Amino acid sequence: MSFVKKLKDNGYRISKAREIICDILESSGHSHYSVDEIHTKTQAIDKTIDLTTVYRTLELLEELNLIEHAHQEHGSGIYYKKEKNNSIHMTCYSCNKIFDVSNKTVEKINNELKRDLNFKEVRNHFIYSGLCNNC
Amino acid sequence: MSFVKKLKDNGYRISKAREIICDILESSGHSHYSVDEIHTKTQAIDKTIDLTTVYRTLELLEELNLIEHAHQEHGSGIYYKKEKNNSIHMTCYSCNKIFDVSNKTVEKINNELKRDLNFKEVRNHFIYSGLCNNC
DNA sequence: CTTTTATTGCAAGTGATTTGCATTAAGATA
DNA sequence: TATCTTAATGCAAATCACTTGCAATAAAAG
Repeated sequence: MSFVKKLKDNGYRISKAREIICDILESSGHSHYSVDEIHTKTQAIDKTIDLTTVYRTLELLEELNLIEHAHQEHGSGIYYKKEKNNSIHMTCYSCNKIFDVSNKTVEKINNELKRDLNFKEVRNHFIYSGLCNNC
Repeated sequence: MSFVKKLKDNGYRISKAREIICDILESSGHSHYSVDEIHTKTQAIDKTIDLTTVYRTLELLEELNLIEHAHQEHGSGIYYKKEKNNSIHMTCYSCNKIFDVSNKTVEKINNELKRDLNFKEVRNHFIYSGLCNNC
């Protein structure tokens, strides 16, 4: 279901800002954007859209399970489309690229953590850091 | 080697503040303290020690590989003595307790991550969140 | 076309940490 | 032990990534 449709179905109004932000995220492929990056992209289309509105819209889309966010150790959070599985990301501290950990590995890791400490559920809203193969 | 000895060996001066903070951390067992908690403990001994000094001392002890820190999704960072392995922590979002993931599991997870994305090194300065067995 | 009220932009606030700088005090040297 | 050198500290202000309050604006229901 399209982001805008989901907003409508949940009784939210469709403003210009929401349309633009939904569009940016829906057409993002597998990219991860910081709030500032998304804000810059909205500014290219409509200069009046405020950073606050971007934050609020991202929060809303996350509540509706359309997107997710994760925190980096240094700097700001990133947002991206939600996939079926929880996702884990890893960034290279040398080249700063962000990589997606495969679903299979994510599942293994979550199971290991659950088993080790007897947890019922595991969440990870953080981005690992490390050194990638090319650096 | 004691924290104070390591500081001396590296040419750092031993102030009252450093002595106190070292002492708190060395006698911390497996506890994880926030900067504010450490600051409160120093205040009980010497009211003049500033929060800034606590931050600076923790940074120094981390550079010397005596302690480590990790970030929580909400709120402040925590500090704890460095063990042989990297450590992974998990906090329960219901009871807020912090748990240590076993060395074996940490190693498994790091290996999975390295293998999956061909990374040479993996760092994790974050605290997973989840729901523990008693909640 | 009104009316209602959700949504927005702007300004100010917050929490955790960091920085600048003059003052103080380790510890080396006389 | 007194003096000197410069590292370490306390305090105030700055910073960074958000978050909140509120009056103005604009969706969309009637």
